[in-house]
Amino acid sequence: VPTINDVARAAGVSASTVSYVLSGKRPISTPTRNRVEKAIAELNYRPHAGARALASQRTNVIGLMAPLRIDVNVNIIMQFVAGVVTSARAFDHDVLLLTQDETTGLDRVASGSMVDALVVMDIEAEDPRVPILAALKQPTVLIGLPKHAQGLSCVDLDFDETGRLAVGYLADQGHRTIGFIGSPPVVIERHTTYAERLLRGFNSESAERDLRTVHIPCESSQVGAQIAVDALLTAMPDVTAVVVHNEVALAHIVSHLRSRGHRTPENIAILAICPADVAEAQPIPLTAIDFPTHAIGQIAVEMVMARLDGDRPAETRLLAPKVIERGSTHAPPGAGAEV
Amino acid sequence: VPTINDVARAAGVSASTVSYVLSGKRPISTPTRNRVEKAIAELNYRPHAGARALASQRTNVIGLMAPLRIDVNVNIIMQFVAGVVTSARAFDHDVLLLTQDETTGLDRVASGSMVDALVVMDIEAEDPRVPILAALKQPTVLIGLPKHAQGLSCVDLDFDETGRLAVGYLADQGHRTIGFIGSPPVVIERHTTYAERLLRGFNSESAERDLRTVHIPCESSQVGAQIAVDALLTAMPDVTAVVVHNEVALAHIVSHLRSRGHRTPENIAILAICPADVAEAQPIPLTAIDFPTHAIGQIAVEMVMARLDGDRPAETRLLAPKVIERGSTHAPPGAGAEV
DNA sequence: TTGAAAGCGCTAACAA
DNA sequence: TTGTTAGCGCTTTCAA
Repeated sequence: VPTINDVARAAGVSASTVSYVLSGKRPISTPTRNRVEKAIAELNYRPHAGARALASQRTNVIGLMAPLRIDVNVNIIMQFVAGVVTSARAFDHDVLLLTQDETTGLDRVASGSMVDALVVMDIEAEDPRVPILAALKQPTVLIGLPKHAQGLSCVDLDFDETGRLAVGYLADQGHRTIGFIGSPPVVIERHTTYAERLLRGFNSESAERDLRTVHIPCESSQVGAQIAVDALLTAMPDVTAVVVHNEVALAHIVSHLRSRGHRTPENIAILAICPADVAEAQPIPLTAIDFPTHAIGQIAVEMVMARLDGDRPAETRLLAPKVIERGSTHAPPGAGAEV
Repeated sequence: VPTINDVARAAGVSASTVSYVLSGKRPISTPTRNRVEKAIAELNYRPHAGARALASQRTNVIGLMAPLRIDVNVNIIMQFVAGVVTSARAFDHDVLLLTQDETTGLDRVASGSMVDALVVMDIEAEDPRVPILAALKQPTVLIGLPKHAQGLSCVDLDFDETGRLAVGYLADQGHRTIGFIGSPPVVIERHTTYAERLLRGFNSESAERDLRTVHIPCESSQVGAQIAVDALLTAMPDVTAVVVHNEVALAHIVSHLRSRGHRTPENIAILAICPADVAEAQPIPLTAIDFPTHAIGQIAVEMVMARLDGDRPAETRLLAPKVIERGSTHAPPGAGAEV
């Protein structure tokens, strides 16, 4: 394996010149640069990551802690991860993958200087990782919102506003009785705050507009979907619109509603909260508030990179929700749309 | 951040002694070891990964190249990844995540000495990454089977045998007309070899037993499942058993079969090929040939580790398929089971 | 059973 | 515009 000295010798320059050609940290004359680049190409030289990290205090690696359990939302997680990885590459960084259950991993990779920065997914209200992260020298960004950010950056969809928007959108169409089929009970119990924020927004807007609503948690399975739909129709037989925030159950909810005699969009409006590709892949394309998972992953990396070389202050970014119409919400039967 | 010298000073020993306490590569007297360990704990010392890599030629990181596209089987991928990550940790290694589409990433991380070894998923018959990997100094294991392994290790379920086992199992129950609903056309076109191997095994066993069979590719969606079921029932109205190898479509296939009047297991036997948790999560638990994704991920890591410190020869390991009964296959109506 | 010292391959301050 | 050189923090040979 060739070293920087081999390259320097081949190009007839010093090692530092090669280093500076690579880093661009000082001007190099064109002929010199050409000779160096030629030598690099010919020797197929690649700097030794460890040596570079040792000398520069930079690893060009970021750590990503992702939940690899199967229990929730594999699709969503993958999209976050994909967003993080591609974005990291755009900043010339690689990604070291840590699993959620290995809390000590944070300290290991950070204290061992394996990573320049950390992105942590699936944050709970009182997440025990937050204080650990706050104590590290590496900048961190949380995907999700803990109760106390303790000086860490956060990024997420604005779920509070999403709940309000969902209700407002349907109410503006004339719906007065709205169901909300949400996350599995276990997610709510874990206090992953998005579920709480979403419900809060949903409830406050419903209250302001004086609507009748009902919230049904839903297991992420076909059976769970059926149970939830049945529960919804029992609790609110005259429901005309339903907001669904459960990507796995979504398809089953739609088809079970239909088998119970509620067709979308004629008899019942469905407004999903999910990534665009999920909404589009349904048998009936669904109007949805976009959950921009890939974008959130990207932004997380951008935030952490900005702090890395700018040392800018931490910040929390909540992305504004947006409805994308796909025709699954009409005015309720017998009511004129108000919009 | 404390260095090894800080620890050495605090413990009243030399740096090399600290190093040897950490690595266990030479005997240390108990009192010395205690003093060193105390100093490490008090200073909260963690060796600098880059420095260690530079000096030892070992990074304690393995590279994992995984497909992060959404098009196929997110669930399966996650299980592989989880298996790899947990197993890597058991060998005191971390995992650097590379995406499938970044072929140059292999060379980057390998030549840059960022990883000790590589695990590559989703291998195609003529995979362009295979020659690249074969040229690296790091050991590699492929999850999947290319046409020419070129000296690389491979691990996978024995899909050939799986196809044979599926047919044999159903035939032994008395089924003579068997449908096979498989992967999406795109997977087959990509020549991801498992689909081909599975079909080959399925066909050869069917031919030997003189059965009537039909193979229907199936898109991974609800609509795809319906189309496939309809196609199957049209092509073979008297079908009594169906083998399904498509985790995403599985639930929809079962429920569409039922809505077409074929209940499982009374009227139609279903034998899935999928991970155990998928088979169990169906509305009706499905008898299935287990796809041991987590285990394959683990074994991949074990193989690569064995080569790393043993320099043992490359090998191909094909895991024997096994049926796990869950009651979704009965003898066909009007036939006595032959087993 | 332990220590001294020579690198590992690179970066960046300092000098020219 | 380029070169010289002193580390970065660790491992491991050699010596005691």
